[in-house]
Amino acid sequence: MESPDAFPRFSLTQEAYAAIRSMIIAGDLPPGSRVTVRPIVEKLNLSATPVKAALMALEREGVLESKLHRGFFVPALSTADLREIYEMREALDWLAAQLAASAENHAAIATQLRAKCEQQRTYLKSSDVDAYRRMDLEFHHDLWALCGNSRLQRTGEQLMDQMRLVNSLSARVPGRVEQSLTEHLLIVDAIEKGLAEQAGAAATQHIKSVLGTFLESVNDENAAANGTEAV
Amino acid sequence: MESPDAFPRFSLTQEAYAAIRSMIIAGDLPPGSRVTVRPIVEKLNLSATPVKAALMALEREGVLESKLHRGFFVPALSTADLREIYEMREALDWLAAQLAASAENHAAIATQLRAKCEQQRTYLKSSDVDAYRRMDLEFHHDLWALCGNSRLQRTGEQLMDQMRLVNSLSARVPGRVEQSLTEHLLIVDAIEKGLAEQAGAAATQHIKSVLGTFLESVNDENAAANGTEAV
DNA sequence: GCATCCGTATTTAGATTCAAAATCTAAACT
DNA sequence: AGTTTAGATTTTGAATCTAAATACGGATGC
Repeated sequence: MESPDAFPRFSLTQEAYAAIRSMIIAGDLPPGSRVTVRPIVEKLNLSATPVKAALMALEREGVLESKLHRGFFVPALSTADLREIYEMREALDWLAAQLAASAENHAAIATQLRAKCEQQRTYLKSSDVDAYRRMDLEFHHDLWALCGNSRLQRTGEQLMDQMRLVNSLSARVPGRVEQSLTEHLLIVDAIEKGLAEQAGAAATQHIKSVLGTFLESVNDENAAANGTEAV
Repeated sequence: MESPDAFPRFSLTQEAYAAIRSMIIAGDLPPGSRVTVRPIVEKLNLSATPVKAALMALEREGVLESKLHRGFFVPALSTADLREIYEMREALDWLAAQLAASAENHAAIATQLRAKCEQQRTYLKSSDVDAYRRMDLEFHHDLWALCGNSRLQRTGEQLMDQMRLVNSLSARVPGRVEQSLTEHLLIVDAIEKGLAEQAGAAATQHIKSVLGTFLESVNDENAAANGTEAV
């Protein structure tokens, strides 16, 4: 109709993958809900084959679960899953900060990261919490992209996608944002000076701090609720 | 033929996945070689659909590469890839050792790991280098499985599979094996005592040491060859 | 009134078919 | 003889089709 589909520069599977992934991590599909093929086929004007391939890919990425002969479901993450994800992020940021500090262009990396922190500071002053959160994610995104290890980057993005399944992740804890920005700057300083050990320590400290405040907020919300249920 | 295929307890895709994966990591297919579907279909007595699904899964695992309209290939890892893999293993073992030392059952974990080290010592005395290597891999395998983070375990196994693509990984450096065993025992000691920091430090030291000797051996073998070519 | 059983409908898993893209072969031209 | 190009073959990527398994719903018996 309006799009003549000039050239299939990318495979239809990749197209379906991107569309379905954005639908899931945007929160359109609530956790636990069933993801079936036919509605997606009709919505995206594609055939079933690439859609199914994309669903299988997303299952391997951790943003979908498949049960034999029952289909795909959006996983409901437990607090144990959250703990695992944050632990992995701690290891990844620990390594990424060390690699960035040890790189020959560590000064340039620090400059780019510092720019992200500056944007964070701007949004913080205008109290735009959503934009601040985006910049926070982009900070780690950039750190993974610039540290020079593509496998670390891929793993980090997968964990980020899994984390986005938790819609209550907003983490609008009041005094938390300023502390997060301060911790980011500690990492950047160490990278700028080329101090690998110090950069790694600052990164792990940051993630530990984020996890701690998050678990506190969860405990506050459902104080007497079941401990390992979906959040 | 002789097997009537009693019950499809597992999906045909999983069956094809396991078969193809073992073929690849066993080294039957040399790096750079093309992996086509029809021979696999005939060899495994399956249809094309589950075989292709398995190939796509293996691509996401990192043991296959796919080029649009050109098929799947066994990747030829460069020294840069090896560096990335070892860096990731360093971060993973660092975290796994810390988690194991911090677990409430850290003593039991240490016992199981120490048993693997004892088997290593046995094979070392009988100069069975192949068996020693297997135990070395199983040591890290167990550490990842016992540390209590399933995502860490999955990522570690994927990296292990990628590493197996390098057939020259044998790493039959003479005095290296004793050193490796000593370093393993340092990790186990720290876990047994519940010293997280010390366990993480021992783990990173171990991986750094392994990577160092490996790079030395590579440099020795092809001294004047191109530096970032496949190994 | 409730539980169980059976039939139907939906949905996935797998098989087969179709078409487009790429590689390979070989002939023709320079 | 070397290069280029045209055709044939192979192989992937996608679509359609069939079968199996599960979930749902109503009817029937207790």
